[in-house]
Amino acid sequence: MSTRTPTPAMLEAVAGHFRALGDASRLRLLHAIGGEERSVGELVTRTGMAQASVSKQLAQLHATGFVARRRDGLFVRYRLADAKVLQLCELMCGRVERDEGRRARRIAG
Amino acid sequence: MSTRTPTPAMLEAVAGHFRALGDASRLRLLHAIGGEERSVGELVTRTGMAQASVSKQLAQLHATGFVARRRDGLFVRYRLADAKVLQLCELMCGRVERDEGRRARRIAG
DNA sequence: ATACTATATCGGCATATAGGAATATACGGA
DNA sequence: TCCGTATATTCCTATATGCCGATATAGTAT
Repeated sequence: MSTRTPTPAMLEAVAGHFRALGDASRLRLLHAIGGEERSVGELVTRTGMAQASVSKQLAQLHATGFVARRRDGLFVRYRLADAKVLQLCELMCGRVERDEGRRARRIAG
Repeated sequence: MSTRTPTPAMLEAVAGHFRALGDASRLRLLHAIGGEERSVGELVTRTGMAQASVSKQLAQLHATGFVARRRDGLFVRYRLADAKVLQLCELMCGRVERDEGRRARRIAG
């Protein structure tokens, strides 16, 4: 159960992975990809983000292993790397919803 | 299964929670807290970070609900808010280890 | 109230990162 | 080859964030 102190490199790597999910644009991209395979252009359309931004954020998600990509002629098709990506997002989403609920209840009494 | 598009506010909230885990110092603090209740001073000692930094990072972890705190006389005792905090970290840690392994294998052939 | 301790906050500085415009690269077709 | 399309990268600027020292605040005791 990892009682050992994690190495600084490991901590930085894990932190970097969390940071990769720590941006609303990237989360929107993950959601826009969903269970499908999507080209960059499709994601530009679906999110309304600029092409350069989409490409750059996808590069970061790819570098951290959250999405996989495949060249298809002129296109590059992105997909979620695996089901655990969604699992992470849903875990976090659940926390946020629970916290929001708690806050609301506190306000409403 | 949330097929609906998340609201921008929700995305930003979730992203903020990921960002809260997206820093090596904060991860070190979570690890230093572990299963115990720790005062700020103890965490300063255990991490070697400046007191101001420890206090500020703990404030962020508290604002995002990852740690809980309790006043105890002069001290403020922090603890992990719940077991799911570790679950998130371990999920991410597993991803990183798997990716590192993949990279190493690719290099080594 | 004063003095002391533990924690929180402020201010400055350095770095990281997001976003946009322009440019570069990759690929396919003629 | 040259052209057109799709994607990636570069450069720039604005903002966010981390760290630290100094200071403020909360709590306890005398």
